[in-house]
Amino acid sequence: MARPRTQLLSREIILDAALELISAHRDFTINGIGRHLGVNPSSIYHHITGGKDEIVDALRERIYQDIRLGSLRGSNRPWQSKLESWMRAYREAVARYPAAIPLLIGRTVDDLPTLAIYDCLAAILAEAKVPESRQLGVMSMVDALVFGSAIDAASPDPLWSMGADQQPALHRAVAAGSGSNRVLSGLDMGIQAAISFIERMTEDSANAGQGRRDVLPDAG
Amino acid sequence: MARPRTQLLSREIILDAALELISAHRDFTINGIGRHLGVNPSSIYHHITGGKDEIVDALRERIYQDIRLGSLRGSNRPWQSKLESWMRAYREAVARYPAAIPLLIGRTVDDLPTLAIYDCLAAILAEAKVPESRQLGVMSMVDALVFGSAIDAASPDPLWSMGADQQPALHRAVAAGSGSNRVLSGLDMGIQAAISFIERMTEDSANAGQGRRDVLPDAG
DNA sequence: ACCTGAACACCGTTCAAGT
DNA sequence: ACCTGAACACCGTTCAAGT
Repeated sequence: MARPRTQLLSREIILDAALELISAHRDFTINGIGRHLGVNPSSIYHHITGGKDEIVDALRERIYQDIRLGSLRGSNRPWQSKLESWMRAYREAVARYPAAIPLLIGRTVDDLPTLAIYDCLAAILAEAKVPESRQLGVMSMVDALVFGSAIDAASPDPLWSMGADQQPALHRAVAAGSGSNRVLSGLDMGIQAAISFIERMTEDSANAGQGRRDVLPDAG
Repeated sequence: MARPRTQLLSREIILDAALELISAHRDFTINGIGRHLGVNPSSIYHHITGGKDEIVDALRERIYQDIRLGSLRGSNRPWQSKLESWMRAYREAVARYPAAIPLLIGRTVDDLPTLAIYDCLAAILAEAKVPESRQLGVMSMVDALVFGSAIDAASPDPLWSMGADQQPALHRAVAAGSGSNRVLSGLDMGIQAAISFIERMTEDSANAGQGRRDVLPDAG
């Protein structure tokens, strides 16, 4: 029986299976997808011509598609509120499949859903009157906060495995903070820090601003 | 000739080879190490009993060992300067082998060099008079900034591949910011944002501070 | 003690079949 | 058009050798 009457596979079915395997085992394989779907691994190549790379790209597109920006685009909320929503939505989408994070990084972004997300961020920064020459840097900072926080969410708890009293300062911090969620409050603080930083930056450039160096001190 | 007169392998030689392969091909394999060293892959297991996992752990230890904290521990510089040095040193060490980042995340930290790094960060925050209950959150934020920035440094340039005028805001930001380095200025801004945030937090808790909610607004 | 070589179960991918 | 099955080069790992 080389060809069943009802179709066993489709691009959608394959991607669903890949996400299931990632959720369950923090990784996926072509052979694993085949096993999971009761199908010969080679069959998958009739639906995904680009092999595993194409699956990874499609997964990123899927994960990022969950980020709904419609409410941000036309809204007349202050930019601070928009930026917070952007960061939380992005963080939530990435953290939903934390095991996929290593698959997402280090690749050029060329799919429309992802580009739209960053275009939205750039628009928010423009609305906040961040100088165009600084927008890329601020985007990098915001992106780092969101992605780093998602990685933190994907990390084991406890993150540090300490012996008795070798690391006193760290030990105290862990003991005092173990009640609340380290990851969530880290994101909360990151959001507030980013907003305050942008406010301060735009205040500076609004006042006078050629000789002043409040915002960026010397390195080192 | 099953045993050469001069030793071909050692834990050190194996780890060096792994780092070389990571630098060259963004990844490493046991077999690849064997080929690189002109040795049978199975020989490696006489030096690394824990297999590939142990190699990954040892690599993280090595990468983090490059972070020199001696100058921070006893220094009497202000905490702002220490925090900046901490973040830059950490970022630099991680970004030196960007391809190893996926190998570093998602594992519990239990080696002394890495624990010492985070203990140092906790000590800096304590010196800055960050309340103990908040230190873990601030550490999470700082860690996210550093790691996210390192990931950004490992990402391709350009990070976004856009068609003509589909993403106007993003396109303008890229055009205006392409002169400077997006990653570096992102880290610079992140450092400044973190410092300002901590300053504001400690000012708040120094003043009065039970009913006020300046620092953490409501979510969403 | 240190390395080889064969062996095993796995992986991604291709390609000639079968219906 | 859709799936199977054999095949290939690779991977991590084990284990019985050899010196």
